[in-house]
Amino acid sequence: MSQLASPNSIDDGSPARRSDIARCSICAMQTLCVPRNVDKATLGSLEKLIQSARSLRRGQYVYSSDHEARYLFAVRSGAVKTMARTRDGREQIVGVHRPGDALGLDGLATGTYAFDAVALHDTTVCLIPYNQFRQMCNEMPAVQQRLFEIMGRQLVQVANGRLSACMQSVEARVVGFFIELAENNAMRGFSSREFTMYMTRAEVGNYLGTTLETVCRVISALSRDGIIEAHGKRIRVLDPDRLKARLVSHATKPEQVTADAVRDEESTLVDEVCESV
Amino acid sequence: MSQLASPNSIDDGSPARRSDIARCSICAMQTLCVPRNVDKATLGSLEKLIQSARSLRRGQYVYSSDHEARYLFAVRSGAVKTMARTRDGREQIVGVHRPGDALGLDGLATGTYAFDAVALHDTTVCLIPYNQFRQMCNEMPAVQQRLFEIMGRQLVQVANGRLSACMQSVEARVVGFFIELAENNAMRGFSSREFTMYMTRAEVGNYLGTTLETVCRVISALSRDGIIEAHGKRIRVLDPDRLKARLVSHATKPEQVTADAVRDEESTLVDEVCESV
DNA sequence: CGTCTTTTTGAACCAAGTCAAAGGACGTGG
DNA sequence: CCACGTCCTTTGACTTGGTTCAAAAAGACG
Repeated sequence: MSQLASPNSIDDGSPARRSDIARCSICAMQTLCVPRNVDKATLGSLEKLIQSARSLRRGQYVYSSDHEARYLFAVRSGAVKTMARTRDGREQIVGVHRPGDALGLDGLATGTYAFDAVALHDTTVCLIPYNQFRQMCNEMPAVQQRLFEIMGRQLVQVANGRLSACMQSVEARVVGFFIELAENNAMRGFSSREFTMYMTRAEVGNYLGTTLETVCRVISALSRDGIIEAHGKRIRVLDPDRLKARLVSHATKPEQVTADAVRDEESTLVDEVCESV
Repeated sequence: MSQLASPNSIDDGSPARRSDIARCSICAMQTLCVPRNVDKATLGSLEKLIQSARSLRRGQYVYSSDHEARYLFAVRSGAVKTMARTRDGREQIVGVHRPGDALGLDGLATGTYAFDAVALHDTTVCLIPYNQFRQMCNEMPAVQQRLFEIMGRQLVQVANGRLSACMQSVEARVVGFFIELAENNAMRGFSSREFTMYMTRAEVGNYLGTTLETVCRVISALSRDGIIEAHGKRIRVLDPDRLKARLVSHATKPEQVTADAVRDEESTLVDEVCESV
């Protein structure tokens, strides 16, 4: 974290200190970001609301837990991690936010952020004042629907994160992480064969519920087998198929908690109701 | 799962098959559930919308993934687990929903449920048709705000779940699970010293990312030490303090991913913006 | 009362954690 | 431009918590 030269100012060198309005309509992340799928008029209103990008360096906080949640953020470039902190001081990375992702939804419920959000490297974010945005949600169903979408997706994402965190072998988890990153990149129009994970081995380890040494060893093993090539935080995927194959490697016996018999009967409650209504 | 006597009908014996309206105003879970904190008029509209409790037996599906998300549910009694399923057939419990909890938010983003929801034992749920509820959110800011609250809380909850799933020692995870259950119970006005976890050891293991044998051993150890008393799924907490102490037991060295220096400077982006605006 | 499921306990094994130490990368300041 | 300090990464050797396999005991339910 030595990059953190100027500890007390954001010093971004850009004219971003003024509350200049955002230019969503020319932003590269338009199709992924908050204003996705809204008509021109609505986009105009949003642009007036959204304050354009602020810059942060690696390690700087976007917000911290227990602070008043005044803004919803949209990551414009770079990457931001969100982490939960336990009373005993341990911290756990619960999410990684890439360009086009919303950030700060953990503050929507209570008006207070629940997590810490920290830039993983040089990053720009747009700011959306919560109270005005809330009002806009009331007035414009499209915006409300969009927010529902974003929240819902993040909910599913975090839950799936738990799934992979509970995956037994660490190798599978690391591989899953790489695949996720690759797909993420593809979705944003970048290469899925080569990418930078803007995280240290320690951060990856924390995110995946393991140690930095183990992450190292897995990366080494994958490199040795010619599946990937790693230079520091830069990863090149040489053989995507064999990479995917490592996800299921250790013959992970399909664990079953719910009996087959139960699953076979295709009578969910919903089906029942639909018949009877 | 032998309780599942009647595989093809919901057979609840109650007059719930008609779309009778709910009676939120007399429901015990009123202060926790979806209609929390709304004025009388709004409550009336909600009651007209919400279809009252349907009954399910252990193992029955409330909904399954990839099905059209027509309803948001509210758990009225009992308990429901939500689980994600991987392509290779493994399943992972990602959430447990108790009375007053919303269920089915994973369908809000895409219009299709992302998880499976299965009753953990005899359970009743209320049904809220999504499209009408969406509309109500548009018309009534209070309802919209309430939905934001619910989603936000669930988001934070799942993220915290990830945190505990990544906690190193299994003992700490099991203990955390018990404490969570106890607090949950207290919040609902039930005893925090004695409760039933409506899950098998296998389910608890799955939820916590471990095996049923290990869960057994932890429970045995806690019993041996006189901290809890376990009879099947019934748990009595004998010594809450010593139970809590086991959370931090193994001198979990406070792991640090973010440098102190960075955290010390209390200049989050938000602070900066507030000054400059 | 017999069958099926769940729980409990034991013993052996192994994946991953811990400790340690060396090698790289990178920015800073001489 | 080089030397130094700091942080990050890599690898090795050792230890261990937790999984796996197995089998018996205890409930649940018709």
